[in-house]
Amino acid sequence: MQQPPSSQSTDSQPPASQSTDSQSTASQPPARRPAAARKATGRPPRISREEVVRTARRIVDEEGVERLTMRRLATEVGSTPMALYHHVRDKEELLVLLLDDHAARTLRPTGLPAEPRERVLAAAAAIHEALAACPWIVEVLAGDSLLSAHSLWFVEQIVDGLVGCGLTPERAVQGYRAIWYYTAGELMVRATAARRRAADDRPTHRQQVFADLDPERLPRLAGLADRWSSLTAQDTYRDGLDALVDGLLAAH
Amino acid sequence: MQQPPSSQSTDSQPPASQSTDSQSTASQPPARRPAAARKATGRPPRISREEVVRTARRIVDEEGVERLTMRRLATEVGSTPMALYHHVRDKEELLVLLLDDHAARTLRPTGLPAEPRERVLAAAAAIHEALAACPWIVEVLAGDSLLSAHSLWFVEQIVDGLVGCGLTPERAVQGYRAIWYYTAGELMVRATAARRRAADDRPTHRQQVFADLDPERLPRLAGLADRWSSLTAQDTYRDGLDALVDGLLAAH
DNA sequence: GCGAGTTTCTGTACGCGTATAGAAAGTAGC
DNA sequence: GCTACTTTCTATACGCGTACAGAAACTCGC
Repeated sequence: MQQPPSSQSTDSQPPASQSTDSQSTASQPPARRPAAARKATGRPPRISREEVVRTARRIVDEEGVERLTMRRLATEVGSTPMALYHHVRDKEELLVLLLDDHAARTLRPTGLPAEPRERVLAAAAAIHEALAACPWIVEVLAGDSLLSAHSLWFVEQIVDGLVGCGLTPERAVQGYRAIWYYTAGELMVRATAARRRAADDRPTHRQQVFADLDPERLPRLAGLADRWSSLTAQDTYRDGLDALVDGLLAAH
Repeated sequence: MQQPPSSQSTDSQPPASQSTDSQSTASQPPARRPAAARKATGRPPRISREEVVRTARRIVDEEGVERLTMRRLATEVGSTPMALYHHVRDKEELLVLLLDDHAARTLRPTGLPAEPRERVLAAAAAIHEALAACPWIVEVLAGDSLLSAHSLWFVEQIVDGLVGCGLTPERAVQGYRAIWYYTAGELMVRATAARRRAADDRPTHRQQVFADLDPERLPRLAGLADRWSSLTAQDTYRDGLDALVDGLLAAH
């Protein structure tokens, strides 16, 4: 019956918006609203969602996402692990909030070209660049295809740019989704590969596979075996994006 | 110093190949090699990697991947949790083995078209279809861009098809990677969305976002808000793939 | 037969995310 | 002040993956 009250359904939450903008409207009891508002009922909170997210960001920035645990975060804000769960639904929601927060302070909605096709490319590249900066997104970006309120403007630019190139709105949405799949896949694969590399020696499992290739059955791969590592190390996101957008537009 | 001995570096492992082909060369002591081979040293194993993988597959098939735990698997094979770690490095490797196993019995390397472009599309679609069937890949496919030995033949077909369309081998590899990013991203996003939907009510966080769109700032998205759900529910993998391959080939 | 060496298996323990139960700390009606 | 009600926080516990320390079971050289 009882369910965690945060950010669910029709929460009438007058004072604090859902955004995680930092220095504004800290929700301490001292500074109250002057007039008319009903006093809050229930035990007054000792920690706020905003404080939780801010502390989590600090931990991630300083020591990496793998050091962010609910227990650690709890002691850091001077509370107990389970108390956090009244401010975030679970750890994944916390990560989504962190990602949104990062996007908000990284994505600058300025300077996009006016020409539609270039605007699509620039907007996609901006999202890609912003997310590539934090390598822990992997566990999150599998989520909703539009990640957060703060990146919606770029989604708008992509859809609008595709429409500006002559696509119907439906095809434009479809095109946006293709671009997002490509972008998310690239980020995920690269981030995971990097994590594996950092984890320890692990011979990548690829060298093993390439070592015993059968040149009879797989001539192309066998011929490329020695160059494969260097080829896949290159950053070809932009080239693939160009090709994808070209293909999407060519379907008139 | 001591490290888990399985599948690492230069393991001289004469009898059993690394493949997980099921009914062959079970590694019981009874049936020994007839001649010349030195007897195995050390305590004889009571369980085999192949048995572990087979049992894991049964659990996943019968009850879903979320019920596959190392402890459960251990009791199921009549052993203890830590004993498993002498046959698989960790749970992730076990999942990779399961995925490879699934690919091996799903991917049929027959009936691909001869015409290069069609072959690229068919091979990519085959991989996509095989992986879409098991929704738990998400936790795995983030890994190496070529997933397993058993899917290499399809990778070969894609690269060879791209070369057949006039691309240089380097561009063909780059094209394959773009196709893989797109495919992996699509699978990941869809699988995660499905998992979230199954998990519980969760209003998808999208309805919330779309509810308070600012039509001034985001006119396209606001205009599409009511249709967004149905548009993103469609399966447009193939359309996007077509576009991507078109774009890759158009770059001559 | 017996120690040395090697491999496999068992037992125990840690830290993790979080479910559940209930205590604590406020307001509202009386 | 007292009782209800609501919200927030605390305590305890579960199952998870797996690190670590040794015991067990075999072969080999003597």
